[in-house]
Amino acid sequence: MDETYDPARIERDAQQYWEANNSFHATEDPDREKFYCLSMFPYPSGNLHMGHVRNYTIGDVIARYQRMLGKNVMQPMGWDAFGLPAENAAIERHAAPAPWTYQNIAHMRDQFKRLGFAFDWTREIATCRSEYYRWEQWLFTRLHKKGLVYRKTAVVNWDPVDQTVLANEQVIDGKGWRSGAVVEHREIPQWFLRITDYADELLDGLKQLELAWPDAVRAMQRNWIGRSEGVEIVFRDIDAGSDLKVYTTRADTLMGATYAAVAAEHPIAAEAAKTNQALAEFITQCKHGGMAEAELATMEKKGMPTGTHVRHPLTDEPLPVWVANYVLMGYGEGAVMAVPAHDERDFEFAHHHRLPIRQVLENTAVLTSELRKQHPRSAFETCYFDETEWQDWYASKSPDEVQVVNSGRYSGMTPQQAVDAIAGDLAAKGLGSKRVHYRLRDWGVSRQRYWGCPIPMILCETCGPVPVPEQDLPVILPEEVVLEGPGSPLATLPAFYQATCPGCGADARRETDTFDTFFESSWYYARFTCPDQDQAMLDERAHYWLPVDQYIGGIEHAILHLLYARFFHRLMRDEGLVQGDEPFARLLTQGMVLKDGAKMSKSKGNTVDTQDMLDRYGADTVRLFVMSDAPPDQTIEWMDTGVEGAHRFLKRLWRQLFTHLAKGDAGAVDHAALTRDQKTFRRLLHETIAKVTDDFGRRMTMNTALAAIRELLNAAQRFEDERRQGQAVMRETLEAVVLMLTPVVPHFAHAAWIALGHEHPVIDAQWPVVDESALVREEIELVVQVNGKLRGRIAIAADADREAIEAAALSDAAVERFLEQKPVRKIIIVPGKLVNLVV
RNA sequence: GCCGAUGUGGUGGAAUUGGUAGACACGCUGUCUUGAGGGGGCAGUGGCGCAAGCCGUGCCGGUUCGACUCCGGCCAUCGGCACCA
Repeated sequence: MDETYDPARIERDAQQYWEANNSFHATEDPDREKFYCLSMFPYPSGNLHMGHVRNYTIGDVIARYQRMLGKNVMQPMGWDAFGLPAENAAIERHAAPAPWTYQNIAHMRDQFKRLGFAFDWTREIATCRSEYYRWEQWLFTRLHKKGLVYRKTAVVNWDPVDQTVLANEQVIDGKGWRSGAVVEHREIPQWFLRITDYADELLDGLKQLELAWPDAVRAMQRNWIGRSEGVEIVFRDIDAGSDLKVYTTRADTLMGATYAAVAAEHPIAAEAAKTNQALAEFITQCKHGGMAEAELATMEKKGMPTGTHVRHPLTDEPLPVWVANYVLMGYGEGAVMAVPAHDERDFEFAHHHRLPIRQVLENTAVLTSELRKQHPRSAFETCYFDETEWQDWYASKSPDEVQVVNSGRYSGMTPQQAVDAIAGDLAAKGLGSKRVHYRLRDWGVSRQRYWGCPIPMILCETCGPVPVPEQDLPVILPEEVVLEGPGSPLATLPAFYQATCPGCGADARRETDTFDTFFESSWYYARFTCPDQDQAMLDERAHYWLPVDQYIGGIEHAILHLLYARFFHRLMRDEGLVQGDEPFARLLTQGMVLKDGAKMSKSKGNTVDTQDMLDRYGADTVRLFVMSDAPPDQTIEWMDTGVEGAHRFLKRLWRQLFTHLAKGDAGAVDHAALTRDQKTFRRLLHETIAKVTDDFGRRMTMNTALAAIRELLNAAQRFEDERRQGQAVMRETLEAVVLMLTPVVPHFAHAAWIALGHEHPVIDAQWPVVDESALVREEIELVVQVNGKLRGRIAIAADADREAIEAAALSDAAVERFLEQKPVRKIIIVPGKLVNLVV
């Protein structure tokens, strides 16, 4: 063993050994417990940044730990290779995206290897290869047959910079998630997947992920799916237009409806606008107004009457229909019944346009004291409500006993009773029924981009859209193209778009749109189980490996990727390709890596160059630092001094090992011959093994595991015992420390294990086992409290009975001073921990 | 507005089931080693106090022998959703 720690050489040697021995190649073995550990695969942008390093280190630590427990561990890696940056880079260089992507993959693969991750590279996948994407094309055509795919012209989110359609999930604050450009609304024919058919199942499935997935992620998905139970109500037309359908979750307030409002895009609005110039202008204005969603929410409530009326379904009273900018076409029926007394938005609108306000619930009127300040009393004088009602309204204080009022036969009911009664009455009249609504929309998967998987459809003038037949798959994306500007070159490439209709044989046009790249990342985890299968999407190996036992990735994928993958898993399940409902049994969302309090980014100039760190300190130091600082799911601050500290620790440990080994061979521990001090130290060792095991396995708090190891080593440095048994215990300790550090600093451990004289590599070693007998104490220390405050400590036999403990506590000199002869009222003993004397 | 987190020394954080608050590190101070730089060793490091001791986990209250931990009510920060009827 060298005297000084030389990470460059140590790491090269270890990596060469792993490579030469295929150490991480996993094969199915039904006799062993499997463990599929997966970190979210990266987009091959060109370089690994510190966020990547942290993500993959966490995954690698878990994978290596599980392997040491004896499990059959599979940890694959691949590339989410389609996507816009490749196109943008290609436009800049007047070259094709494919070679740029393959170069980046090669470079990043080298960086991964340099970091020593235990990936099974024989399973490597790049989603831009037809061997991969052909199977999603195949699945798409199967889904088309089942009616789970459809094409429709829809108002879409159009990103004017990236020249493509975005899914709702990809629009953030009215801007494109990647380009940041303000999104426009356009009408374009597009392909959709019926994710809404699975809305209930995706929602219910979240329950079984409790404890296994972070609360935050489950809550975000729940909100995104946005299930609501309500009633669909028909308001009959009076003025020879058409009936108005609305959706409401508050049917109990139906008797308080004083007008109806429709979205600007609603057919009734369009019809009325034909004969109303002012209304037509208002509608145009609404459609082109500031489209940022955040602005919409705070925008002034504007509206105009359509001049038409509908009939209240229970009272037949005529209600005016307004066009209002606060009604969304995309939710429910694009129309609402307005109950100004019990809905803030309706109230604001009614107040502004002097529409009637009618209270029908006691104690829950929206007019809180806060709103009352904003709307002085005079504002209501034109409204339908009298002095008494108004006073009752304001006087009501307790919101827990709500009942329906001013509502005929429904008065006196609770809101829930009223919902049921009103829904029943409406159903009897054929004017309404209970209905469940979702916020979730069907997934639009068409992208007008080149660097993606071609959508395997042919558009025929007579037959309509026809799927490409199975024997003609895959539809291969031509890789040798030159991109001159935004927009897809496929649409101007006859060799690609010219096709024959599989139905009638006529000339037809191939679909030139490509899939949203979330399509590829929705099922890659399954393909990793059998990446070489060229006859089917998946085979029986998927049944062995799935589900993924531990998935690790960024919280930014809480909704998009993780929801799509859960959806795809069910689609594949229903095709008989996989078993089980959920793809990822356990999820860990790792926190960001910050520098100077902000997320690292090139624009802020606060990035840390991964390559530079690896060259200066080595992979083990970087890995150790990112695992030491905080629990994996918390954000960490990159500190140069912290990295120095991690490096110093490894150097010190190396020296400790060297010094110990220089003393020569240490024999085995002879338990009977241990002195009291040796036993005490050895107990600390086994307590540490127990804690580290729990931290790595159950708690996943590697930071506290590493702290415990450091504590043990600090104690080991103080434990200077040159006797034979002292050296034996020291040897046992250092071996256990090396084993426990193996998942985090595998190269260091590899070299240290050889130096400790082992023939077999540490990668195949077993995780250290706690020697229960070492944990036994003859004497323990108890804390003595007086009235809950720490006053002293007593040493006492571990098996001492209650009386002995009480006597010892009462007679302790430090404690006695605080008793001051006052009578002890009560003595509480927490076994093994403390004694509390209450005076 | 709704949902989900989080709040502890100068800093990152620890305290797992209600039982010794501040583990482990970073930084800082003193000191030793070295020709110097660097590196390393040792000691100290929540606040106030000479000390005994007192105070101390965002704020206010409660439960308890005992509260960072549980309950009620606030405040602040971060993240997500947001005119969802």
